[in-house]
Amino acid sequence: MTSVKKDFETEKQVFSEHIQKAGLRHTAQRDLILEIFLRTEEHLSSEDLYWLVHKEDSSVGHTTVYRTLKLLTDAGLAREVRFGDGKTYYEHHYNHEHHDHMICTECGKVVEFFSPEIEALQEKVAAEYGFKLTHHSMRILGLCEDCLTREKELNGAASGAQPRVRVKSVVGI
Amino acid sequence: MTSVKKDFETEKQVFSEHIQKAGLRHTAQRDLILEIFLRTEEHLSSEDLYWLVHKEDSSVGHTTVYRTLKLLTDAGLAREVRFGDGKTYYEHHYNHEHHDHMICTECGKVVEFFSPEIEALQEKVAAEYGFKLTHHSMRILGLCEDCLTREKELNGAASGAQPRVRVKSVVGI
DNA sequence: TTGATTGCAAAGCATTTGCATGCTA
DNA sequence: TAGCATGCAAATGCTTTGCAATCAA
Repeated sequence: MTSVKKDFETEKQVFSEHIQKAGLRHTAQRDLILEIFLRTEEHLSSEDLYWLVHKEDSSVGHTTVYRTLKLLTDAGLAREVRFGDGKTYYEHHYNHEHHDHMICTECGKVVEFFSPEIEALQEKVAAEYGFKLTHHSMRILGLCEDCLTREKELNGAASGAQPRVRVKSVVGI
Repeated sequence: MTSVKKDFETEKQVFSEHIQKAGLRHTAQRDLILEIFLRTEEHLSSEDLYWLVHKEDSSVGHTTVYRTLKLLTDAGLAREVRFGDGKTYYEHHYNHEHHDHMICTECGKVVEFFSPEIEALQEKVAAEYGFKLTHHSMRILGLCEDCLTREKELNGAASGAQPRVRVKSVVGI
């Protein structure tokens, strides 16, 4: 926080504390996985992160990355996210503002957004039904500006791009 | 629409038309599956519907139910929904108002709701980012009134109920 | 008769787990 | 040294597909 260079000292501290509190152990693998996770801003699947880690230490296995991501989630450093392609992704969670996602169904682009008005209305709706809201998940699916433009140019011609998210009448994907 | 008894004539008509337009065929299995789907108000997985169908005709297989649900979705009669337990559920879609879901993470109760204000705000957010909104999915997760009460009574004692939805820091499940 | 439909079995795919070995505290 | 962590391989759970037999049009 005091330097421009991101050394993620705070996050590493949080991780250490979580490990201590839970009676777990520090390992080189966990450190490396955390480091690479923090360095990478995109949404990562366990598989994605595995390959990034693999580049730096090919002895680390899928399972360890998978289990470490769960651990990071427990520690409050990561958050699981799903975009509808059947995989689980992880994003940074510590000191990150709550936000929702807008996903382009054509190119898979993910935009994070936050709307205080929507948040307030969700609380209101929950209260109306006697629910105590603990979490919510909202995704807006559509076409991003670029894909919209491209679609107009092609004007109906089949695009070669493989959509990341298949959407018909699907909700909650 | 003209009688109190629900014979689902309109829905069956829609299905027939879809089948004809697509060059598909009428079968006894499809009729039975549609009939039972329409009769059942709850959210059904392919597996759930299979068992209901099985009770009336044990010769119908999983695959047919699975494929017929896809077909009903294509025909606009059903909509896929996911609640976060890894399964795909289906709900009635024809002549049903768009709605979102509020899910109790303790007992799995699902409440459908609709908020025009939230809908409008979603459009607004999408427009801000240059997105053309095609679908959205919003789920509010929390504790329903009953579970909230029960939790207070037990006051921290472990409840025996198996939560249908495991939620920690999960979004988009 | 033609070609869509069915249902079994098996394949896919991502996630999760059992277990022997390795390593931290 | 005790017991948590690792990584391989295999199991799981749900979804999807190949294929031969069946059936609608």
